[in-house]
Amino acid sequence: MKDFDLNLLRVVVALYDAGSVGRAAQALGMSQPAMSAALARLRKAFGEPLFVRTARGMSPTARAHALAAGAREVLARIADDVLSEASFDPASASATFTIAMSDVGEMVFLPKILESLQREAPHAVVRSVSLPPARLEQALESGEADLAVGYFPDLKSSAFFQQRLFTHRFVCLLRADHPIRGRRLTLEQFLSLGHAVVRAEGRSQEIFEKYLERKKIARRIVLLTPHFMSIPTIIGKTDLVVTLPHAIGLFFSQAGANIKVMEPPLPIPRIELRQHWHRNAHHDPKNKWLRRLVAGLFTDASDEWPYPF
DNA sequence: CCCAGTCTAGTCCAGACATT
DNA sequence: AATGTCTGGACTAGACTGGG
Repeated sequence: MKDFDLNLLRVVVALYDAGSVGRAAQALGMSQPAMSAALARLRKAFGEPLFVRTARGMSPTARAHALAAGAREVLARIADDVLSEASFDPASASATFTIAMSDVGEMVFLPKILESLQREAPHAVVRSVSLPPARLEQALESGEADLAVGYFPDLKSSAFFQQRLFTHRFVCLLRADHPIRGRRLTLEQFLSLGHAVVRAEGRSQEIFEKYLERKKIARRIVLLTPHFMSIPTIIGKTDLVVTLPHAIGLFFSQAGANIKVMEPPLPIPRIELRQHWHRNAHHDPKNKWLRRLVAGLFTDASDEWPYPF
């Protein structure tokens, strides 16, 4: 292998197909003597004639039959896998797109991504995964996950690229027939109410908690839960208030629960939602295509969640 | 780093050789 | 005799190598 000129594989295939040194030379764009010399090198390398002269041209020996078949396979593989410009055709690809999202992220992103993907890449499968930060880095690096979409403050190493999509705000939820009325809670009302606090996976809730800490605002916490699911029932049946990302608030209020959405009394920082990918995937056509799709779906301008206030 | 020498593979050309 | 293959010679270009 060390001394074998792999270009001679092309010579074998050309000779095999052409059945003539002259025509094989023509096919490869070289002179007939050069092809003859290449054949001589092949003969020396393999220690046998490979092609013998017959009435119908240069006839391959048994060894040459096997060699040509193997060489053809290798050359095709090189042409397809190594030299071809990588491309991604969404219309025909039966790819799996693995996207890391929190459960809130799923509510915000997944419906639009799925709708768009079904149109653009009808054979694609979407896999939503939820991973702890260390595992997520690893998954993005290995290609196990294509993209992380949402709030991922831990993905800040230089190995990752990120693109801001849009910002998301917090809202307060109370039961629909709560005595407190209006579109915005006052700070007094906010502080007088009992609070439900969701410490779910995903970290966007931290933004709100840290803001309160920084402002030294102490709430009266009545309930701590790791789940969003029970929130509509709890809020609908008690006088408690909960503060959570707008998308969930809107979903609960529209899902027929006894819930109303109010504006918080404080300028809570917004959640910066981004897409993150590993630099390994930066030039990957499939990944590029997905990123372009996501970036096109979620911009400040296209963030059309109707705010109720 | 530059330069000269070497090696390899290509060119063209001419001619020998094998097969039909 | 015609056709195609093979080989050798002269030459060139490019890559590589070793020495100053």
